[in-house]
Amino acid sequence: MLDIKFIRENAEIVRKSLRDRMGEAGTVDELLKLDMRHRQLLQEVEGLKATRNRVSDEIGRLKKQSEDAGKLIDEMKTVSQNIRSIDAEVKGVSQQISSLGLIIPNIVHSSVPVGGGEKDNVEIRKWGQAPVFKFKPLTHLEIGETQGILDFKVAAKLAGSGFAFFSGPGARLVRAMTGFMLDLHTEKHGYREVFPPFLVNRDCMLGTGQLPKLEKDMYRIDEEDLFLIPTAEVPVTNIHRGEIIDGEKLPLCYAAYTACFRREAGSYGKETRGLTRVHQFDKVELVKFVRPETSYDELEKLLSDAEEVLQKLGLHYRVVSLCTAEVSFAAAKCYDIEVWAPGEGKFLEVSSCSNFTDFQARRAGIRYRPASGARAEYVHTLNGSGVALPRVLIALLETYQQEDGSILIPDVLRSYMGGLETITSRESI
RNA sequence: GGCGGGAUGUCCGAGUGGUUGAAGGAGGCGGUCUUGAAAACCGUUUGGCGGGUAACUGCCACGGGGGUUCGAAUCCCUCUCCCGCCGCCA
Repeated sequence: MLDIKFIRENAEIVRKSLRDRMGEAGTVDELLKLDMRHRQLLQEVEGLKATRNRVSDEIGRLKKQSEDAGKLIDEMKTVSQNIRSIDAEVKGVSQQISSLGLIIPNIVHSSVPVGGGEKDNVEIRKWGQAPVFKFKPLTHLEIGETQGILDFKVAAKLAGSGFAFFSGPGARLVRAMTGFMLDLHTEKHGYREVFPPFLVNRDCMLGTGQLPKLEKDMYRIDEEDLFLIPTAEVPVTNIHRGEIIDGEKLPLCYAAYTACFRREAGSYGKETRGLTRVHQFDKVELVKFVRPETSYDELEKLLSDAEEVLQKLGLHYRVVSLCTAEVSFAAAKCYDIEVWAPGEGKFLEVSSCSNFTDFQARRAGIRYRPASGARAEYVHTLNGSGVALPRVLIALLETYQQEDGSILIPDVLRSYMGGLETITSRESI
């Protein structure tokens, strides 16, 4: 959510940002019209309320002195009637304002490349090299099947298409990866580990900006109006919803492992085969609450924290700065990390690191006091995957496959795998 | 799931229809005192939204929403959360 005052005073900046995002700028003017109407009505009704307050005091005084206040009470009945009807109008208008306000995306940062689609994203850097094979590398689907560590038939039997089922060393690999990533971020990068609920209420979803726009993309428990989290960003950012944080405590950095749930309605075809796009996946998420003036530096740090996961795993990847049309709704700037999957022969997105500036903070009411006694201000929030599991597993299996079909385990994971150095089909079920 | 109790400012806590935006305390900030600190004392300290160049000023907010009333922190309804007891259960 943007500050209505900011929109009022900088309408052109907001319009430009919307156009750069390849969106409609008309909502801004609609919003401004409503805002003006809203303020008119406020002035009118507040004048009436001032009268009512004054006269009600007078009535109280008269009654105390056992004098007759009947006439004043009658007058105030009418005034109250008017107040009620104007208040109803105010409520209507301000509801329109907030629902419009909720669908206007964050303003993109000036460093974000302007562009209309994926092709306009700008590659920032590449790390490592694509592995070279003396044989034709298999895809993770083939590897998973021959090694008996990944079984989509069982998954489909249990839950339907778009789910994964890991087995034996495959399942252990999932556990190893989450442990490895959490340890790296907590022990080396200084994040505090948290383990939140996987279901959250509607307020959380509004706070981080998933609602109202993406309601159909999420799994919802009707009975309680709870949502399965699409990312740990939602519960973790909402930890401090409605709070004023002591400025001394910033930055607050959290790392969380959670399962993530996405309906992915409408995506079919080869994108949905294998682990590339599944309804449930595991992810370690990094979330930061920072002082506004530091947020872009913190974004770079967050990005490099996430990159280090891939570096330690020895996986080839690149970092991309998303263009204006691709930066997500709540973000002002976003980097994607894409890992190379040799079997697929392409880069796969495994992390999005975003600066949301004060956009989520304003929605969720997350403020801090810059100094004691100072006025509370909105924090900046950031988050990034550190990283998402399934696609990293794709890259891992495809990168470390050997000619005999076995899979070498990267050094950093071996202690998490009980010392196992290779996965071979002997291990399969 | 059933019954009972509760939710007040940064925190604790008083307040059951009319100067209570809110006593009192703690904490924070400023000051007096002190070589310095502590203690003591004095003062100050909620947020949001409007209007005004400004000084200043209006409205709203006592968990959320709705209602009664000339007037609600205070009465009624409803929801959420917390605590206790019973039931159920990994």
